[in-house]
Amino acid sequence: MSQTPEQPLERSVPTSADVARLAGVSRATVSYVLNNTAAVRISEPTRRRVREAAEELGYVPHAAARSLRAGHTRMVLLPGTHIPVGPLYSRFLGEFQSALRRLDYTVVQYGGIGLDGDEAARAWAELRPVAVVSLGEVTLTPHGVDVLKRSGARAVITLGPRRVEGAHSLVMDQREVGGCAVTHLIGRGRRSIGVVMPEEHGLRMFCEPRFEGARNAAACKGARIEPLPMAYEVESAQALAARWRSLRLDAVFAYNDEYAMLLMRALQDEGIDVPRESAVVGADDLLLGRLLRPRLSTVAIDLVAGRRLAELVDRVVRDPGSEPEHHDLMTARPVHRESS
Amino acid sequence: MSQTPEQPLERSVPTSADVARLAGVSRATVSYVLNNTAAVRISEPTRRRVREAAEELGYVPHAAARSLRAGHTRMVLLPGTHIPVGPLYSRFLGEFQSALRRLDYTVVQYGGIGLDGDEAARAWAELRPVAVVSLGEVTLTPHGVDVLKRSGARAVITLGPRRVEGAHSLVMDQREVGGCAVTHLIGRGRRSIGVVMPEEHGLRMFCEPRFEGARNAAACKGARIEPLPMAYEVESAQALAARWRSLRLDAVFAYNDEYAMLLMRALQDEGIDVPRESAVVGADDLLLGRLLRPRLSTVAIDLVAGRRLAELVDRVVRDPGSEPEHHDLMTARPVHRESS
DNA sequence: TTGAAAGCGGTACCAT
DNA sequence: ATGGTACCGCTTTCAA
Repeated sequence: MSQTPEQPLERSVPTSADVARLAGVSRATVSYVLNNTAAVRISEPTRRRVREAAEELGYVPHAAARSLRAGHTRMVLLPGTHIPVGPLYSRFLGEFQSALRRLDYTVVQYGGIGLDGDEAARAWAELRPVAVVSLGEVTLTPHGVDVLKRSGARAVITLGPRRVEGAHSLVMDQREVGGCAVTHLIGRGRRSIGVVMPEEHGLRMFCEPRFEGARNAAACKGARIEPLPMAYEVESAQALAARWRSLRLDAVFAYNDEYAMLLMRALQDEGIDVPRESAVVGADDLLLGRLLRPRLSTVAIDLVAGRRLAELVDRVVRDPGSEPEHHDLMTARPVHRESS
Repeated sequence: MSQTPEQPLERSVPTSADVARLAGVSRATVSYVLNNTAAVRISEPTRRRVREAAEELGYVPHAAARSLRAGHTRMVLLPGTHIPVGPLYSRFLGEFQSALRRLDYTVVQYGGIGLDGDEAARAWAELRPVAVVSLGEVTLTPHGVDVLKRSGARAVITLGPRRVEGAHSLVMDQREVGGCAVTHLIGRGRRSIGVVMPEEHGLRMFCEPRFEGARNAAACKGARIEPLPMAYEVESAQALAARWRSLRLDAVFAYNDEYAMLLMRALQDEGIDVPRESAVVGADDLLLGRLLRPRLSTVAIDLVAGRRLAELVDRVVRDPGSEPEHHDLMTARPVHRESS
């Protein structure tokens, strides 16, 4: 029932010149009116004519042309984060983006999957963002940072396991998580501690530092650490549980709560008493962990508020000369329940 | 220990003109060399000089200038999806994006939070994307679709609960999920069925259609349906469980597996036998549901492959004249375990 | 093989 | 109060 007459397929997109023509004014006037330029007075009748013309043509300004002319953008680039990293991190990211928008930035996620660090940096630089906040999916090198800065980025901020030369680094040290879990277990009298290493590819960035932290903490206190490869599948957990007693472990840090729940169920099915025979600790403090019996001990992770990170971005954009800062983004804290 | 001399803060970004100057050639030549333009022969020594000059200056082309000149982009806009919608949907999204990149599109996520449908469409149109794939966070109106098309978008595709006039709509009908769950419960002999309605704000888009589907299915078969508001918190589930017997329900569809796990635990703690006294069904077929006792019945959701959606985008971009299509994106299928 | 120049769509300075 | 116009960075036709 659509009445729309078939329109010529390549109807060209209206420009400010079209609006000017239709309103019978110059392009300059169109620009003044549509941007409410304060420095210039335009009569009310003219304003109306311009606005009506724009409306009628369905005029939408061309962002690329505008920023080309302006010589800068308000774009904050978030190299795409598509790691499924749990509700905590999602909430943080959401907060961060809203806060940036309130500060009048345009947030754009642009993935760099399949590119190495420096290629990705180049691709990002082509967009001339005013700031780049790299969340660690692609590792930025000092050279990459330099490329971005030379292309006009006033703030380059990395969130990741370690500092990056030249950038403001928000250190999110996953080692703390592993350290925290193992310290807790040792405090509960455990001495032979397994550490689950997820076999899923995308998790390496998280699980390796967690393991390293666990190893370091154990080394301090003379405990034994055993890496335990395991996939997020029932069968994999069962296979691990089946050889559990031969491993002679009295505790396990299971990478996170989901792996912990999976492994704990498999251990129980194998007749292994948790926590008596083996303690289990997860991480992330998921709600679901509290529903298990025994209730799952975990490592709670507190992230800085997204708003604070947005403010840092804004401050650095306004004053790029300020010394790079290196904050801790994250703190870890053991939560003792019943499984340890 | 950084040797970098303090550089002038506003060192201007190198342009192709700078490269040309340094290499002693014209800007045209620079363009030819750096783009490997086939239609023109440039001598090898010249090529080398140009490349070296570009390298030395850290030249990165300006994407906005390029697309302004070209008159079009290869940008596919994904209005930002930051609803934490579970691993299924994340995987689908990841697949989709990689597939688009393989087809040589630039995928950009650009949020429209806090804008209404038409404002958002305008904001997106400013970027002149060649395609927009709206994943339903912001509801596109027919007018919004028109704005996008008039600004040059060759494909406008919506994924959501219903078709949108003028766009290619991939219908992802959450009603199926509710219908599937309730039909399953009725088939198991249940007649008074509660439907959990999450109180979390961002979930309304999903839970309302699921409820509607449940209601319709129940109406067909003469079963009773009761909406049950509940937050994703232990206390909320406990409160609901405490008044459970007064509700006189013999089954509950708990929105998804997470809410189901939460509620099932609360019911059990209240001494209510699952499934004898009340059956419980979730949705999403999470791995964790299989670990509970009784094992959680659920509704498995199959999404179309991301690659297929990417191919649709590409096809529509190449031939925008083709009739809008309206596919089903999703199918739901009951998985009977022990809780129902 | 290379260069000169036009033009993409806006913005803002300088005239009028 | 408005118009003319130069310019942002890049590509591409045409001429040399």
